[in-house]
Amino acid sequence: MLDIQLLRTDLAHVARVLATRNYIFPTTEFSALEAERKNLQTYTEELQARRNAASRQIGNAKSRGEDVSSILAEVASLGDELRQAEAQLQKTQAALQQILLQIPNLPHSSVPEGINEADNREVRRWGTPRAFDFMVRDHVSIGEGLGLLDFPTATKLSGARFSLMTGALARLHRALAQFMLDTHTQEHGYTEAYVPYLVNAESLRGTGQLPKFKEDLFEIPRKKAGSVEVLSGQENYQDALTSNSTYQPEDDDLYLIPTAEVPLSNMVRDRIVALESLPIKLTAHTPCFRSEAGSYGRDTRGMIRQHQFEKVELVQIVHPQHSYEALEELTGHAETILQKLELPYRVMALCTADMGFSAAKTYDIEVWLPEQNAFREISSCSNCEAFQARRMQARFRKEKGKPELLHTINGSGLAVGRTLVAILENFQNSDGSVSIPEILHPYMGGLVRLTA
RNA sequence: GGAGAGAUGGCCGAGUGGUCGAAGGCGCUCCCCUGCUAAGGGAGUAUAGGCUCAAAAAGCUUAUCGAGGGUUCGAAUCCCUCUCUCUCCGCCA
Repeated sequence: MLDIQLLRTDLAHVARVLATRNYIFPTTEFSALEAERKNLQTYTEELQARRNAASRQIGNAKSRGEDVSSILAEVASLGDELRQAEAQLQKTQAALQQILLQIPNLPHSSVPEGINEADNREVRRWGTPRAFDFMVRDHVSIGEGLGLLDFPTATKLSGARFSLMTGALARLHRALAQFMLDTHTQEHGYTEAYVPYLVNAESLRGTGQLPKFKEDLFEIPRKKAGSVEVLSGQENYQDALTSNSTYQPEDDDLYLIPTAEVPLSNMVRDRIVALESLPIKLTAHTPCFRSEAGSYGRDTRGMIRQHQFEKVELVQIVHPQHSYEALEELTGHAETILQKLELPYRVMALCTADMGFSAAKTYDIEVWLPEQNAFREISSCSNCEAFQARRMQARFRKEKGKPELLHTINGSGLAVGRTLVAILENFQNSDGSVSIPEILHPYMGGLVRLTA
């Protein structure tokens, strides 16, 4: 969420900058609503002040045993007027908030301007893709050849975009996650966290997935009040009819996390943290669930794009002055994993049009996949500045003055499934076996090679 | 799932319709006193928003006592709904 003060004072500029993200700011609508809000709020608060003053008078008079009927008559008409004003103000503010929640973050000045992913800028490159003297195969062919990867059965169990691994491949998958976690906790100073995989709507609003990207999430409805079950009981039925509650079932639903960024970042939601506790560096290994709505036909083969995948996430919650250093650092932490695994990659600075909703700046790390003869995204590291913190009301207490919004940085360190894909493809041998990167040997009980 | 208790400021805790953003204590900050890592005295100590203002400062003002709604001139206090926490029983990895 952007600072509404900024929109009030410099709307044209904000609209211009957001246009580079392919976002059309509803300028007219916003201005109209904002003007309305100002009028309504001034008016409403004036009425409230009058009511409060009168009520105080009544209290005083009564305590002195005086007659209050004249004051009562004075405020008699106030009630309806006030109620109406309050309702209208609330409606206007809700509309304004709805707009505000859907505006993407402002790109940082260092972000290259562009119209699509072709305008992303390569920042650096590490490693040299290996030269093969045989026909390289993709991970599906390799995995199935080893008898350790089974998509047909995964499809039988669940459907498209799920995978099933067995034996040493399943173990390698687990080993990767362990290795990543160990590296980040022991060498990079992150605190490991075990987090819920189901989160509420408020958490998703905090990090920016809701309300705009609901269709990308798996939602778990809760069976409860308001449903047919409750209405069947006579007593409850009466209750439901007479209840003044504005209870909304969808607000109560839980969602499967699309990334551990959601629970990790939301740890500081509605909190004012001590200055000394910064930076907060958190990591977690979790499954991630994505509906992949709108990506039909893309990456249908293999385990590149799945409804369920594992990821080791890195999150930093930092002082605003240090967030760009933190972004560089965190990106480096993710790169370390690829370096230790000896996987060639490049780092891309995403252009304005290709960045995610909450990001002010994003580096994508892309790993080399020989069969695709291309670099593919394996990590995405973003500085969200105060965008998420403002939604979450995540602040820190300064030496002096008001609490200030934190900055949040997150990145994958790394996507486990895609790392596994990269290992299968980069470390494949002509006989169909796959060598295991040296750093993983201890995690594999000394196994150095996947064989059929 | 059944029965009961509860949710107040950084923490503890008072407050059952009126001057309460909230007594008191603890903690913290500043000052004073004290020649010694103690004790005492004083002051301060929530958050968000709006308006006036070029801005700052300042002033005025609104909201918030788990959340939402209601009753009332007036709600931390009364009523309704929900959420969460705790205790006992049941079930369960």
